[in-house]
Amino acid sequence: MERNTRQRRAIQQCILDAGRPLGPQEILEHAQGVVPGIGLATVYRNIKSMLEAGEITTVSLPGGGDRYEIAGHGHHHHFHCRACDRMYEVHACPGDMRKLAPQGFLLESHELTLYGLCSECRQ
Amino acid sequence: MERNTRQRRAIQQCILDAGRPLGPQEILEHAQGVVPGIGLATVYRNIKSMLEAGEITTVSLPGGGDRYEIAGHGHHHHFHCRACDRMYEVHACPGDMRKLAPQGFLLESHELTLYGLCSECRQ
DNA sequence: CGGATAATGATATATCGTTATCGTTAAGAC
DNA sequence: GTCTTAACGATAACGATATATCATTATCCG
Repeated sequence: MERNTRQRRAIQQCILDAGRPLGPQEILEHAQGVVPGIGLATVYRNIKSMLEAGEITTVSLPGGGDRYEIAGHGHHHHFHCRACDRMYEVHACPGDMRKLAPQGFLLESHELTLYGLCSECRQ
Repeated sequence: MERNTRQRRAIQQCILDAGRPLGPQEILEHAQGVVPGIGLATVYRNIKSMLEAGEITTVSLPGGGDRYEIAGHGHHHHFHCRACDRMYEVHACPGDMRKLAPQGFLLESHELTLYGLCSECRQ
């Protein structure tokens, strides 16, 4: 039977509140504000079970570890701030990519990552 | 002084001939066809010095290790085949992304990755 | 050619994100 | 409250990639 622990609730709440993809370390730090003694293994364990349950999805950034966000936010892309390393959701898309794929290739999906400075780090 | 070794020439030629980003393991395998005894450490050493010399650039794929391609191919994107794991260059771009970035964010660059099957794997 | 030494190949070591182990804690059924 | 056991926290172990070490090889300058 699955138990509803303080740790699990804290982790779920973190990801919900963030509104952007979080990495395991980010989740740990935020969750420690709610459940001080929480450990990294617990974060990974809960990420794994939440992935299996379909509650969250994986977002992988070129050249780095995976991050996680609430599932069901529809098609969207991401903005990565080079200063604070945070990732933001971008709910816009250039549209149809079929004409970009090389001749004879089958295009199934695409991922767009914007890079720059977020409004906070810009100052 | 920098020496022009058979190994270094083989590695440079590999990346030139490929016309697409190659990973260290791919480079090793191709180079072994030219210089049979070549080792992985030599591949990494030469990648490093070619990066420092600006001859090649790094292409990182979401969720995986880095790949390398000849520098100076201008602005382009990539297509990743999920079957053979190869990466191809895409010399097309949806264009201006400034309107996609969130309000107040500074957009500096962008990366687009297309996913699907290449013409070979499609069959 | 001959010699100085940069570069190599084999392998050990480092790094980093993730998973497994295990004794302890606490959730939830009764 | 009591008991069962899922979940926890700390930490060791892991796998994959990248770098360091060192004896040996081969480049290339004179």
